[in-house]
Amino acid sequence: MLADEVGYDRLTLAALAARLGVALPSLYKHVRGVDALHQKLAVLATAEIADVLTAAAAGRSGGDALRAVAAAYRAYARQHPGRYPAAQRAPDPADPEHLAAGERAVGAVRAILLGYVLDGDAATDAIRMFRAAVHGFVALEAAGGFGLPRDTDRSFDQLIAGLDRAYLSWGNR
Amino acid sequence: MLADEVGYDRLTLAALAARLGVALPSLYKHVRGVDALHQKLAVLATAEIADVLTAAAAGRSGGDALRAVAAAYRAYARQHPGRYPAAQRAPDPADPEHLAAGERAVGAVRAILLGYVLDGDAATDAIRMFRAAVHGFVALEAAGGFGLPRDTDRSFDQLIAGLDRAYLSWGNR
DNA sequence: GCCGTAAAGCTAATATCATTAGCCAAACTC
DNA sequence: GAGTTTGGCTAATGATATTAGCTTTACGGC
Repeated sequence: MLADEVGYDRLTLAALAARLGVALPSLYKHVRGVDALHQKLAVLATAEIADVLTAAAAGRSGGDALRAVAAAYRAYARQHPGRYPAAQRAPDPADPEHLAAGERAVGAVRAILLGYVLDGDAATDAIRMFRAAVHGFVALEAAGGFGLPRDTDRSFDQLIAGLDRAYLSWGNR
Repeated sequence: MLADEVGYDRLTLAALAARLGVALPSLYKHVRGVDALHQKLAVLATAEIADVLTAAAAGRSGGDALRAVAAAYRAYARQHPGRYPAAQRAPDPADPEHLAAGERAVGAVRAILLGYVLDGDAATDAIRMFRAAVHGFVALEAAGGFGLPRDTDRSFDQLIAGLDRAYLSWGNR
């Protein structure tokens, strides 16, 4: 996909028109403008992430599920460097498809937490912790923010191990 | 500052020229272009973050220092919504000032970890964990990614508490 | 006090991108 | 077969970035 090839910030209507072999204004027969394009990409990426997370969780539970879902999330972000940033746009309240995709993605994470006996506010905090940790890691990694030679795969494993410990000790409070 | 008023992505040379009351091309006598402006802003923001983290850590240690530094980081991001994203740009290897600022900011986090008896690869992983968790949280929060009514301050406290637990159990391995 | 230069501004010109308006042909519907 | 929808086009406008080249002003050295 063009977005992944040129990067989210360089995904331009002009580039898209060139790729499709049509004149730039022709695109307006399909999207309302550049913002609508970003919005559509956000919905697509969010839905894909929901799919990927759900598939990774299938047949697993507990720490096993946590590691698999986190790995799947990171893999998606790395394999789709243009789509992934689009998914960070907050769901448009006026777009049911977007809301549903977001809910599905969050639901995949929530399901993992059942294995840690977390619910209510604790579950909300745990979901936010997961999202913050994994998104933050992936974003910093993509931006080249990790300068030291230390293997980032190892660091990611430790990050998820830390989440696992936090969830475990949390459930037993 | 203009960047914080209009947002990082809408920080444009045209807007800056208007703010300064000069014609747009006049800016080229001071910066090489829009990319150089972003770069300068990155250096400024990174240095300011380093200052803020260092100040927050002064006179504290252990979990106390961890909470203070995390709170200071989040406060900076919230108070400077235009500058903060600029700081996510990877340090320019050709810019010693940028490298130094980045090293100072990371050093402030590294100093906290002394209280947890973490060093070597474990310290690197711990720093990455801190950055991922805190950056991820403020990024999602700024993007409006936390839709549920649950108070985000509480969630942030829990996130930092989770980091604290992870570091503690880590030091004792 | 005068001269040369560097600093900092300007206008003009060019290129890219987004957007709107209005026209046209093919395809699809009834 | 007539009418409408679909999807493409050119032309025009406006915002932004960038470069080129001109001008003024302040300042240092003499």
